[in-house]
Amino acid sequence: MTLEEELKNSTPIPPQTRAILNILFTASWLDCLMNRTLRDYGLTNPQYNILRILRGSPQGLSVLDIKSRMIDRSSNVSRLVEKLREQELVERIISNEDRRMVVVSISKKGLEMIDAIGDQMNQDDDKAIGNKMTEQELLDLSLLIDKLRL
Amino acid sequence: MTLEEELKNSTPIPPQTRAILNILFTASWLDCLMNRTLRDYGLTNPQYNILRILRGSPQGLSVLDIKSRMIDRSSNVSRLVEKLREQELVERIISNEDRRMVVVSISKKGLEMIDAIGDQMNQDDDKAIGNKMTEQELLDLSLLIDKLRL
DNA sequence: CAAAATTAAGGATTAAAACACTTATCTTTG
DNA sequence: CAAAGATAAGTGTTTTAATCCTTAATTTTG
Repeated sequence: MTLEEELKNSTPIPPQTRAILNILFTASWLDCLMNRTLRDYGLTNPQYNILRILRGSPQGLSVLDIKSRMIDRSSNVSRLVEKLREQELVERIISNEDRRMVVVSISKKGLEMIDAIGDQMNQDDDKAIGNKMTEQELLDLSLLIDKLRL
Repeated sequence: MTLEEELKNSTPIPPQTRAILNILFTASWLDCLMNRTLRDYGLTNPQYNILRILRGSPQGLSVLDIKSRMIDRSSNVSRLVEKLREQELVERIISNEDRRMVVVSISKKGLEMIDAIGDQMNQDDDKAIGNKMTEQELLDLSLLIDKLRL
């Protein structure tokens, strides 16, 4: 944890800047933790993100829909989807109604993988933060972040 | 804001997973906002991060020191520093005590630039979150995130 | 209905990150 | 003190991301 050191060295930081830095630091830290798990499954974080999104919409989503829901609005969803398709984790079907559109949906294999990853992540999360915070604190945290962003 | 949509579609999410997703989403959103400002100054986010770190230690820091304080522990600090040096925003001095070591320090030009950017960022922050949260809420938020990470 | 505008997806090119490896210097120890 | 090991920085190579552009299909409108 080096945020503290930096904060010590810097000029005084207004509360909102401090909150922002803290979020950025923590996100990077979490990202790193997740990557460690994802590596075992041969997935990158954005690829996992897409699988998670697709699990939430088993009927499938267009590329634009996926993009709009991604954590990082990566502009190469097409390429990421192609990578997932190569591993047979998703399926691509050209829409009948609008032939420009591609409907991407998660495969059985993809579902199994993401469930396995999800279990592991939950365990990791528990190990990393489980006993540090109460459920109520976690909810409070989410509410405060919502307030920041919305 | 699309986190909400995704949350609607997904299976029920435990509070800690929800907090984590929220942090990741929000960090990405902030990153995007910052990039918009940084682009005007010809800096990337990691480059700005380094300048901010160096401002906090005007006596200079070694490359490893910089790396250890960065938000994203980028492995190519050398290259980022070189980019900053090309723009004359930092100076590189080989240490006398240990000639393996390079002491990087922010230049006058770099200081001026980062102060200008900082002002702009503060304004941006105010616009983006200023009236949404009280100072106390921002502090609470920081404390809760600290609790998560430490 | 045809031309213009819009939209969806994918591709090309450039920039940056990840990862392992190299070089130079310093420290340890036999 | 010389060889072996450790450490700081930097380099090379392969992936990955960002930005802009192209193609194909659809919708709008004159």
